[in-house]
Amino acid sequence: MKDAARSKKSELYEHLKSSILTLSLSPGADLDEASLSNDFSLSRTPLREVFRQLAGEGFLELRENRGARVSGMSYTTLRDFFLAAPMVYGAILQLAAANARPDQAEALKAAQEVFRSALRSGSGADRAMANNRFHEITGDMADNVYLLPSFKRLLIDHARIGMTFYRPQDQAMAANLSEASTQHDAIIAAIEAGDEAAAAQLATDHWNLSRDQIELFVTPTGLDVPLGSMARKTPA
Amino acid sequence: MKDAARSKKSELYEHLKSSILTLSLSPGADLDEASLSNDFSLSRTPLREVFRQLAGEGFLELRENRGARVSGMSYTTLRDFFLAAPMVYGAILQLAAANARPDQAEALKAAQEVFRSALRSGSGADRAMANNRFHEITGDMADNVYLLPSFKRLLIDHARIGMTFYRPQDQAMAANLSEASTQHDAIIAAIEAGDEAAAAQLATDHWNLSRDQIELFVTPTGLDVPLGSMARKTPA
DNA sequence: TAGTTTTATATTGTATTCAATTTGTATTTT
DNA sequence: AAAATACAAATTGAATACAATATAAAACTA
Repeated sequence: MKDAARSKKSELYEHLKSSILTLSLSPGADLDEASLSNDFSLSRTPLREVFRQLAGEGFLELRENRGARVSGMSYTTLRDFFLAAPMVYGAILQLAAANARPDQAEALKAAQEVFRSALRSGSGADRAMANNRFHEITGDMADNVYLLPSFKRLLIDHARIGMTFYRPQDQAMAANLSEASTQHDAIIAAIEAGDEAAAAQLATDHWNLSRDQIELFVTPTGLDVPLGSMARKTPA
Repeated sequence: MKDAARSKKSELYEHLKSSILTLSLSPGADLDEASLSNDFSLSRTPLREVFRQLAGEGFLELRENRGARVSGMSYTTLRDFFLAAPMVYGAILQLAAANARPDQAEALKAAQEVFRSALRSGSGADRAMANNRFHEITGDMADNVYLLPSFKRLLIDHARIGMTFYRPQDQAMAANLSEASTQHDAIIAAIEAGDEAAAAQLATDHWNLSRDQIELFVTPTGLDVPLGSMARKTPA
């Protein structure tokens, strides 16, 4: 009866976490204690503890007497994100290059394999989760309690932004993702070589690529229909 | 009955927070649910929720089936701290200078007044809490959800480090604190002027001052007793 | 009919009870 | 006497029951 109960709680935790990261639960969505309690056959007491934890990590927002909701994303979010991400991520990768242990490097390579296969045959959610896992490991490598909280908070919205600004059909975006995968490989190399400067530079490149992806989404190539062409279907 | 209950919870929260920041609860100390539940006449359920929240913010560490304890501080802590602090705090102050609203600037001035009077007539704990409050406000000003988690985590150990490495009797340390207060004034000025560069520079200066304080503590001026002097108490 | 007040329902917060895990102590065994 | 086991006490985790708050719906007033 011990593993069952423990796993019920961590199952709920993992379920909520991945649902939020993959936008299966949208930003701002309300969570219902009663129904979740039912679905996971878990009483409300431990359920609320999971809520508190997720709130502490930035997944949820708790409002007094008014239930939990998924952390929101507004426009200012994007700006704040790209303001903070290069700095924090640069620091994390630099520290990762300085401190990574061999077993962690192996874990990172394994995560990159999963990411690569998600690129080939996985869903958007698979890709987002695999990418998230990759970066989580770099956070473990950096091993700095003061930087990790912000880094983890960034990773949440990194996943959500990636899910939001992506059209699988788009050729340019596919190329963009492939480039991201290449950067992952370079990150692994820099970490294994202990090359801090290279790692920090790759961090900047990686976030710039994310920014480019958003641009591809926001400013699509215009439709190829000349002005006024609808009126004179058969040209004179 | 509503405010009473709500305040009981936030009372507990504030009590634990300040106890931890002022080292009234030492790093690594175990917390007893039962006795706290008694002291605050609050049942264990809401008490444990407070624990979870404090754990999420970095004050406590929760261990499965083994109770909560105050977040530990090891020697690697100091290194990690001074590695992360200048960067994060620099960013926070820069953003504070860019975004601060007038009412927030007023709040900051008020906090600085409290700090100043704590320097004159307050206990070490008073001083630490007032300094903490000052910096918390700069975090509010910066208003970036991605940086705040790390910043708040830094503030916890900023307070604890300050409490640890300080001898009130020491002249040099008193001068050091007075300098810190002067820097606070400069920070206020930079924020009100919207001078981002100056704010960022002040952040670096401020943390360097903290580092100097630790040096004063760790490397005290040697005792003024010549070798062998104890033997010949009355000089020839 | 629009707006306000009242009442009912649903949801959240807390207390209590019960179950499971850990830890310390005593007993047994070698 | 040292180690191992078994037992007992204490502590933590989860479920149920109860209380308070918020939301909605209905009734009422102007």
